[in-house]
Amino acid sequence: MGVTMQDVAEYAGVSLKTVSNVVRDYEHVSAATRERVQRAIRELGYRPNLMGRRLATGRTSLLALAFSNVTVPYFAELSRAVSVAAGALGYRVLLEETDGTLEGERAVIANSEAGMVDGILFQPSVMSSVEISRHRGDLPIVILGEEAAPLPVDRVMIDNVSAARDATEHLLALGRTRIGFAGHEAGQLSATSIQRMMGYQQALEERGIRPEPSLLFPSGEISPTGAVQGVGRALDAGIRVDGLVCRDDLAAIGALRALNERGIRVPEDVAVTGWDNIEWSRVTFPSITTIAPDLSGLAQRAVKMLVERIDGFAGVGRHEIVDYRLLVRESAPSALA
Amino acid sequence: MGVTMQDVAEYAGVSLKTVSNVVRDYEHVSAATRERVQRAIRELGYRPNLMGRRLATGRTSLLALAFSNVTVPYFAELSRAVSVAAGALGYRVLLEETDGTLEGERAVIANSEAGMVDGILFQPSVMSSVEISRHRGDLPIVILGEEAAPLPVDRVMIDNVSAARDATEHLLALGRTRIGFAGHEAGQLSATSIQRMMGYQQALEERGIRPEPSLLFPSGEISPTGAVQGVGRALDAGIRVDGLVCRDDLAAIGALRALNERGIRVPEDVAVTGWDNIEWSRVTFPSITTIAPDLSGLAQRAVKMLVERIDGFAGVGRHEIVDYRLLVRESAPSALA
DNA sequence: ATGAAAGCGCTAACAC
DNA sequence: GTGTTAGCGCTTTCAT
Repeated sequence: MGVTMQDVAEYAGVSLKTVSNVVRDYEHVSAATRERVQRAIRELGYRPNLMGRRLATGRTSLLALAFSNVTVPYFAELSRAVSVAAGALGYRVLLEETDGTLEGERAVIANSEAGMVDGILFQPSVMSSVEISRHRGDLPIVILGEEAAPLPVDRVMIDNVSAARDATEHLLALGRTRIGFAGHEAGQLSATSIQRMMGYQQALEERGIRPEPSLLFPSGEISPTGAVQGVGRALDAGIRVDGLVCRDDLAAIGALRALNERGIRVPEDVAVTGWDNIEWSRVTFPSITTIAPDLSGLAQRAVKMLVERIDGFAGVGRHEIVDYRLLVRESAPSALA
Repeated sequence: MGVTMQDVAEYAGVSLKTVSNVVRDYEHVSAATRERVQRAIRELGYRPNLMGRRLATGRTSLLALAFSNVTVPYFAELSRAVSVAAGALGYRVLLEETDGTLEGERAVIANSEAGMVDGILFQPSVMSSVEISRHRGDLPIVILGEEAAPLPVDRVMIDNVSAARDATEHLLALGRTRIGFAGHEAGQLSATSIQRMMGYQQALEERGIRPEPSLLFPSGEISPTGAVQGVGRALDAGIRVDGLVCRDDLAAIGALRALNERGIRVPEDVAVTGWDNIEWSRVTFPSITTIAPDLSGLAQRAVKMLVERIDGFAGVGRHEIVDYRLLVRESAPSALA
């Protein structure tokens, strides 16, 4: 089929090994030989065959990035950040969608066929730490986010409690006192929701405000639509707030719609904060004040740790915290116009 | 390192070939042997090594899907549809982002390393048909979308002219007469923009309305923000419309914001249509009336054609058209409330 | 139905 | 600095 390294070697009148050396940029090759080989490569249109190399080295230069679903804007943006970070270290990224189901996550972790990727960046949704920590030991793994946190495994996240406190304090500083929390799961809470809710609660209590359970507006489904309904239902029941901390930007967008539908003004009547700083949060009307995690920092740390594992590092699990900022926009400005 | 097929063979007391037969579900294996081999596989924890198989077969079971950027919602949704369609045929999908640049697209087409993927689904942004048709003949390719259309290459798209006409006619049926077009490129128009604009123009002319160039609102950049500015500028210049056909949902979202900012009501004052039916278009306020391409149909056809090429089909380029629907929502309802 | 042997295209000791 | 020689783990004729 294609031109092989052997063909190039014969054409250039050198050995296989020399061609291999040239292709892999090995330094100890005389300039003349290198030039000759390169001409042969050009003239024959030779392209190295990935599979041969991979079989020989046992490396694929591929990293898996596993999360529920690329159509979730945060994950799409994460995926870009990771691709860039991985590219800088010579790796490419293979997306694995789990659909947020246990089976999906198990399939990813089980990794039934060996050698597809060199390692995996995994943002779990439902799988327990215990189960994750029992994954096949031969596949290096780094956990993204705050869900399951097996101690022996590397992990990168932002400080969710602290960020939620910042968002809540921002609303308090605006003079809001009846502040709700929206967008968490109606049933079993995710670790993400729990931590953000804890930060929300802490900020309120520090100001002497007792958090009211009636101001928690869960979403039937974690999506903008879920929040439209969750927040809408509460509003229709006559519950009133003057501030709303949303679990994520998608929930904030849903909340915005629910409020708009009922003629409630944002931020005048209700100030709203989101979380993730997805592109979309900049273009809503009003634009959304949000927690902006340092995505590229997160991606870089995660990829770096994973590559270290791939390269043989076998130390104890490292848990890294990356930065975030509160991005003040129209839905909860610094001071009301 | 890992357990090899040879290990399984020895453990089960059969030959390598027999194990291979069992692993690949070859039919002519006695039930007893098969059972024995499967037990060996289970007890040894054997997992087939992809690389060995790939080197031997020359197949990777990987398809590349190339487009500008996953954070564009349409592409994220396309990517899901393609993953599903490919999975049904035993393939996995590797995303290739081109950033919408010529270099990015060239890198994808050049495919400098052989054997990474078996074929490629490519949605070009800037590359010309001529250049695409000169791509390496040994990599099967299917083009997505309406940009470049080299005759010898398979392609799947929707009928953009007809869909744009439908959207425009919908606004006309609402009694709108000063209908603008928004969100196309300020400089060089993409084929996408051209076709959609042609459909818009045709619909107007069929109703005896002469399209006015002043009602074309280009975006500096193809993004919601670009449309916020493009539409905003026109409105500030005093230009008024009662309907707006947007090149895509992102532009419609930007237009919505530009109109909202100026207190112009949608749909009462201006009815708006989008394009793509991205998830987001359902949750804006008002939600967006949009052209909904049959994404899964598109993905299925595209993957099917690509796999046929991979399996050796060498006929002339096939150009397939898939369905779309006009989804009527709040931004341009059927009849005004 | 099963086994033996020859590669697939490349890398990596180890010589020279 | 360059060549020789083994594999990497699997599939695939071809025998049996």
